[in-house]
Amino acid sequence: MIDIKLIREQREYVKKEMEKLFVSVPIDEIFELDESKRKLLYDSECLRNTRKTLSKEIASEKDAEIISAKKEEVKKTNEIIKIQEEELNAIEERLNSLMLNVPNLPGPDVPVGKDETGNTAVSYFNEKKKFDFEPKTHYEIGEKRDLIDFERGVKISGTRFYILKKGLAKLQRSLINFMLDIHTNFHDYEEIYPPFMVNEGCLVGTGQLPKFSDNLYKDLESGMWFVPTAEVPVTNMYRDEVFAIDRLPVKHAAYTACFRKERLSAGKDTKGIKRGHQFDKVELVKITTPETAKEELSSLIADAQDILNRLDIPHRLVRICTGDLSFTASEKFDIEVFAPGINEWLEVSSCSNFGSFQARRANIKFKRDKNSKAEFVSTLNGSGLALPRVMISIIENYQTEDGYIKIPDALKPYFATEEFI
RNA sequence: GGAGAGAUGGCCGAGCGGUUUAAGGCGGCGGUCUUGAAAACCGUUGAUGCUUAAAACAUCCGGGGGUUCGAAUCCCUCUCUCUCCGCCA
Repeated sequence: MIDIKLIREQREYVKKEMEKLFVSVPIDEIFELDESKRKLLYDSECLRNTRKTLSKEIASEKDAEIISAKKEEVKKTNEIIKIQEEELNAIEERLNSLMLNVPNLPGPDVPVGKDETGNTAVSYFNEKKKFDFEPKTHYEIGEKRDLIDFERGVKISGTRFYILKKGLAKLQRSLINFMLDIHTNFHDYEEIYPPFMVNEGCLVGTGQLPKFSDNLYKDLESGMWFVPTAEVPVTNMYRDEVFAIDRLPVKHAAYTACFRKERLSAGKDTKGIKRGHQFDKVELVKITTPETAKEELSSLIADAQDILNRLDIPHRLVRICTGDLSFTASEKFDIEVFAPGINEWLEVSSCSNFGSFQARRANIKFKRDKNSKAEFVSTLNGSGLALPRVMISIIENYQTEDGYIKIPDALKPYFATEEFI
C-alpha cells in the first residue's frame, strides 16, 4: 500500500507516476473518499465528546428529572452517531479496498516503458557453451532417459504436473541444498523453514491479495492458502512487529515448494518443466531500513548470481521498466539463464525492492532508537533461485551428445562418485 | 474430536458497570548522590487518527456484534493460547 498522505498532498505527482506504469488508478476517487472520511471522522469525534461529557454529568447528578432529560439527549446524539458511523464505515471500506488495489510507485531510476520490450539487458555473465552437435531440449533428454515422466504426472495430478526421477530428482535435491548452503555459509543469510500454507492476512500483507487470487490455491474448508512463494510466509513472520534498528538488516533464505494456478498463462509454456503448478524455490528475503534498501538490493542480486557463477551457467541481468514492474515492486531486476536446447532466456530470479509497500500492509516497523517513532521498514526479496529453470539450464548446458548430463563441479560434493546423470 | 481455563500498554499484572484521564511492579529514559559504577531516591515513559508542529480532541484492554445514559468490566459470536482426555507421522 502506498502512503495515503501522498495522494492527499501530492495528488498530481502520484497520478503522473501511475501513468508511467500504464495502469489506470482511481486517484481522484481515493482523494475524495479520504476527504469525506476525515470530515465525518471529525464530526463523529465531536459527537462522541458530547456523549462522554453528558454521561459523566449523569453519574454525578442527583436530580432525577435532569438525569432523564440528559439521558434523552444522549440517546438523540447516539442516533446521529450511528448514522454517521454507518456512512463512515461504508466510505472506509470502499477507500480501503481501492487502496489495496493501488500498485507501488516506481523508483526514481526505473526506466519508463510500456511493457517487457522496454526492459534493458544490463549485462551478460559467463560464456555461452559451444556445442559440436545440435543441443537437445531438456524434455527430450528427460523423456528419452526416463528422468522426467510427464504422462504419469498428468495422470496422478493433471496438466502442468510432472514427475522427476532418479538422477534428476537427486539433482534438484542437491541444488536446493547447494543454494541454501551457499547463502547461509557465504552470504550470511539465516535459514528458515516456513509453513507452506498460510492464513489470508499473509497474502494481503505481501500484496498477492486481493488482486491476484486467481493465481492462488486455497483450501475452502480451513480458509488456508498454499504459498505461491516463500516470500509470503517469511516476510509475514514479522507482521505487526517493531524492530530495534540494530537487528536490521534481517536476511533470510528459505526453501519451499510454490503453488500457482497459472490461469493467466493458460496455453503458454506448456512444454517441459518451465512452468508448472508446483515448483521448488529457494527464496532470499531482506528487511532493511529505507536508506540501505538500494545497496541491499544490489547485494541480493549478487548473492543470487553467485549461485549461477559457481555452476558456470550463462546468464544475464535485466532491468525491468515501469510498465513491466510487478504490482508490489518499486524496482526490479530479473536474472535470466540461457537454455541452448529450447534456445530461450529463462527467468530464474526476480529481485525486487518493495520499499515500504509491503511493510505498510503487513505493519512491519523499526525504531531508530528507543525513544523515536516507529517507521516502516523496507522489504526486499529475490529468488535464489527457482529450481525448474536452473534444472533446465543445467540439463541443456551440461548435456553430452549421447544424452547424458554432466554433473557441475560445484555439485559434486552432493553426489557419490558419479560424473554424469 | 471431547472437557475446562484464559487473552489488559515493551514485559508481568490489578481491575468484574460511572474519580480508569488503565493501579502497581519490572524494563527503558532523564536526574540527584558518587572519583566512576552499583544501590537508593525523584521524575518520566504505549499505539493510531486529526494537526506544519505542539496542544486539544477522539479511538484502542484478542477480532466482530449487542445491552446501557455510560462497557476493559454484562451478553452473543469468531480467532488464538494453555491444561486434561482421545487420535496420529
